[in-house]
Amino acid sequence: MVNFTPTEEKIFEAATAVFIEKGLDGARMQEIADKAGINKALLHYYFRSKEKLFKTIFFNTLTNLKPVITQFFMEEDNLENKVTKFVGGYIDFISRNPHIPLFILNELRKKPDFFLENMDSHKMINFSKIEQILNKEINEGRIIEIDYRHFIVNMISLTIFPFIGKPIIQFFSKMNDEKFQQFILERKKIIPEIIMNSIRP
Amino acid sequence: MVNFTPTEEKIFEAATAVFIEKGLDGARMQEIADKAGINKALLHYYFRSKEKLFKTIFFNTLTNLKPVITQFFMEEDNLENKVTKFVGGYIDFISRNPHIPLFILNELRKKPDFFLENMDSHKMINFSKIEQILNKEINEGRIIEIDYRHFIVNMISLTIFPFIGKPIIQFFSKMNDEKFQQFILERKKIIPEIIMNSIRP
DNA sequence: GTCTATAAAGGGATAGAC
DNA sequence: GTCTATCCCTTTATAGAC
Repeated sequence: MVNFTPTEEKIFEAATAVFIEKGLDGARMQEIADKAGINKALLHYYFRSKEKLFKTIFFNTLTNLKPVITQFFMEEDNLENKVTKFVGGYIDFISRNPHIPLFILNELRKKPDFFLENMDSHKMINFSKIEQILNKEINEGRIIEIDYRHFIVNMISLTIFPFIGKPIIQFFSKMNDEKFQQFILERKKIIPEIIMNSIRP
Repeated sequence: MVNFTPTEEKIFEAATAVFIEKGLDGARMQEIADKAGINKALLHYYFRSKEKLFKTIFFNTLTNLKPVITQFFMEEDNLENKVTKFVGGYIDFISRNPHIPLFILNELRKKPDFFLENMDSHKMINFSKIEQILNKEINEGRIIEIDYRHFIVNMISLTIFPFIGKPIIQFFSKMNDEKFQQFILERKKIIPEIIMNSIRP
């Protein structure tokens, strides 16, 4: 993180790991201090309270999710490329940080206001461009009529849910971690096909 | 719950609501007692510890999820009917209990063993039937080659994720609760179409 | 800035009266 | 079976020395 002293940086790294793994309620300041190689008092010296430290971590984590989203919603490209990039980009990112989706969604459910109050949504997502692209394709008869909200939710559902449901999927289909990673990679190809198939006339 | 005295029943109802909303770490015995209209001591009299009370709630909640799953994996029917019933059944159930998926998946991630140790998986799900049905369709050329695991994960992702992502979806697409419910109902029709489309030759 | 020690509050669990 | 009172460990947060 920019503008952080080395100590702040250590705390930040440790807190990120602990909060994402345990959640706000499950995380312990002691564990964060241990992981950062300092003591509890220093946590409060730098970040004042658990709540404030959590906020820093939470919104930074959200920020890390932005690039692939903004690329999808803002960049000029054809529909299939956009979908392929989004799915590939997200699978790569979440593969490296597999606990982030559940962390975000879970904390968000407990405090929905938290989000509204602190997000600058319009700098992140503007539906008008993707809506416009879809409408053009619909009007020129290249795809069927589709509500852009379902289109987006379908794409995100297929991409992210497998990470959230990992323990159940692995349990029932008896995949080890390696097989599961393989399974996830296969989806980079499968999901864009499903999405594009679902709107073909 | 069967075999419960009226007091146990009250505790059970209150604990279910609180644990599902707050999670194991976030739940407070005091809040459960208040909601049940009794005091903390009685909770321990009947359920011994927070951990034991939680286990009761958790596994009962899992049991409630079973019928639609077993119907899908066990019942004799054609593929399209199976998918339609599964999607419809789950959307109905989760609409009535919208916080259950995140509750289950979140607790499961924190303690993956919890599940393995206590689930009688094979009474619940047996993949051989659905695999067999898919293979028959593939061999007779009515659908394309598809890994049954992706087929199942796709169906579940499209059905369940929108509930998990509700706060984000509502935030970005500016739907109120009524509109969101409408959005979810539309998916009963959309999801089976996508799934069946994705395997058409 | 960083530490040790400790205050202060929170929350699960139990004893004992009724 | 149900209550009040209380124990006691855990955890956040601060005071104060260095």
